[in-house]
Amino acid sequence: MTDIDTDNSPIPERKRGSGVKMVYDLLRDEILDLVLPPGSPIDEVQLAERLKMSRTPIREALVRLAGEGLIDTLPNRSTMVANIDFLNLNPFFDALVLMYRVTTRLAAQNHRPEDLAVIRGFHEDYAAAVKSRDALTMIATNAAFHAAIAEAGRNPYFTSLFRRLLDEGRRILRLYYQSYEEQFPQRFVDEHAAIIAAIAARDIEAADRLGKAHAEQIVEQVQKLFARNNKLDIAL
Amino acid sequence: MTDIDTDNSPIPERKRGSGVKMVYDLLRDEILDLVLPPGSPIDEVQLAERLKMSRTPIREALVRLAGEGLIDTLPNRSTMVANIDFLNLNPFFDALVLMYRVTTRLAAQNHRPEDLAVIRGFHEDYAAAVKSRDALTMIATNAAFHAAIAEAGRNPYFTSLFRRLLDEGRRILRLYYQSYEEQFPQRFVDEHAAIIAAIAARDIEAADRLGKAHAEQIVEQVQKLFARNNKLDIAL
DNA sequence: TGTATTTTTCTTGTCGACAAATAAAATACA
DNA sequence: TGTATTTTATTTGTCGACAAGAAAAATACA
Repeated sequence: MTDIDTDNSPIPERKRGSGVKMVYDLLRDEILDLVLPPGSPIDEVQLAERLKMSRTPIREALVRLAGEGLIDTLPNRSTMVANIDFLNLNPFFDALVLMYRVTTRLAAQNHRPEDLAVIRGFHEDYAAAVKSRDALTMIATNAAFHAAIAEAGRNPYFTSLFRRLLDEGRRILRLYYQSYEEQFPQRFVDEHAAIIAAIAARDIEAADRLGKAHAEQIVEQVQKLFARNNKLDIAL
Repeated sequence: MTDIDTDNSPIPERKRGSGVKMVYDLLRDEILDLVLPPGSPIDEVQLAERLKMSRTPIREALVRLAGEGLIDTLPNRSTMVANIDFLNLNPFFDALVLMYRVTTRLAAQNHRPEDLAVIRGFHEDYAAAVKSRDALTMIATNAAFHAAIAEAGRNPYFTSLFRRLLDEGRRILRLYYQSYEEQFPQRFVDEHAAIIAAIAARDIEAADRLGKAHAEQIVEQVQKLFARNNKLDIAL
């Protein structure tokens, strides 16, 4: 309602065809970083004004986000950021652990030399984020690291499911990492290094084992954070 | 080009909001039944005329289909039915076998009584289709049967990936089942019955084993059909 | 005849407008 | 004051139109 941003539009013109992708990327980032928390209403008209474009490309971006489960659309009514079913994260954890295993295993089996460079790049980004205690970057680069491993596994079906799970993981982690956590990150840096080594050595069984262990570590940590937070919630 | 269907439109009016779903369902069916074979161009304007609606809801349906990998969209150019990578079906088979196992196992673990009724319903539909040697219905009900099992497993992440794989499977099977196959179907009816029994008994290990065996049977059959067909292709 | 350049045709991406569906507000009634 | 009904306002789903890009056709030139 307050008429801010009267004249600070650094995007006077846009290339044809870039509209949907721009909206999609923007909303996706804002959703995954919890700038738009679960349940937030999404107003097409407001977005159209903010981005200075018509509702058509915005709607198409919303359809895409809905297809990926990031937003929910009630027919003829509002559309809002998808909620997270905190009461039962088991299906999420089950799928996550399995995909960690499968993708790491396939990466050991099918990766090409150039894949390793990409993976190592994200590994270093993650390590840097841990060092500088930047939670948001940590979460994002961790997801990128594992997505890169999945790509190296060369199974698009697994990759796309895993990407979706990693996205959801970003939201969940973000929720519990407003402030940084002490021992969580460094251990993961080491585990990542071990996973890379197993993949590079094409040791499929080791990759599988490490992937599984890593996944279970993460799940355990999240559940721990969760239990603690639930107590806080009850305390309120 | 031939101007058929000049006046046989039994859909003079449509409910508001049903547009996209109608187009989505129609195109999805036509794609999965190979009425629109891989590579077919999809013309928005033509569709708009055929369905007597504007291009907007059609485009939104296309965005959704693209998200599920059923169509490919080249920016500023044509959009067409997604191709099938026949040269390397291994990623597909890998994902399919794993999802067969996982969903069957989870169904044994998590199903509720009402789920069994649904599953048995599709089982009977499939058996009936086999008896009447109706290939198209056979393929569709087989997919519905396994999708129902996945639903009973209650893991939406696995379910949605499996649905996508079953869809792709429908296209592949359809390609090689123009005419019916002799021994293929009946064996599968029996295997389906065994799977149902394992699920009903909540025998998780048996469900896993049967699901895996069933999946590998299917993969083997498809590969056999494939090898034979490749010879025919070469012979041409 | 074959290649390069311009013109035309076609398709897509985006826009502004309008009407249906719903929610919110206002009013009537008990 | 509390509930039911009408009125208003908001938001969504759909439409027809138009211009940007790309493909196809036509033309120029060697």
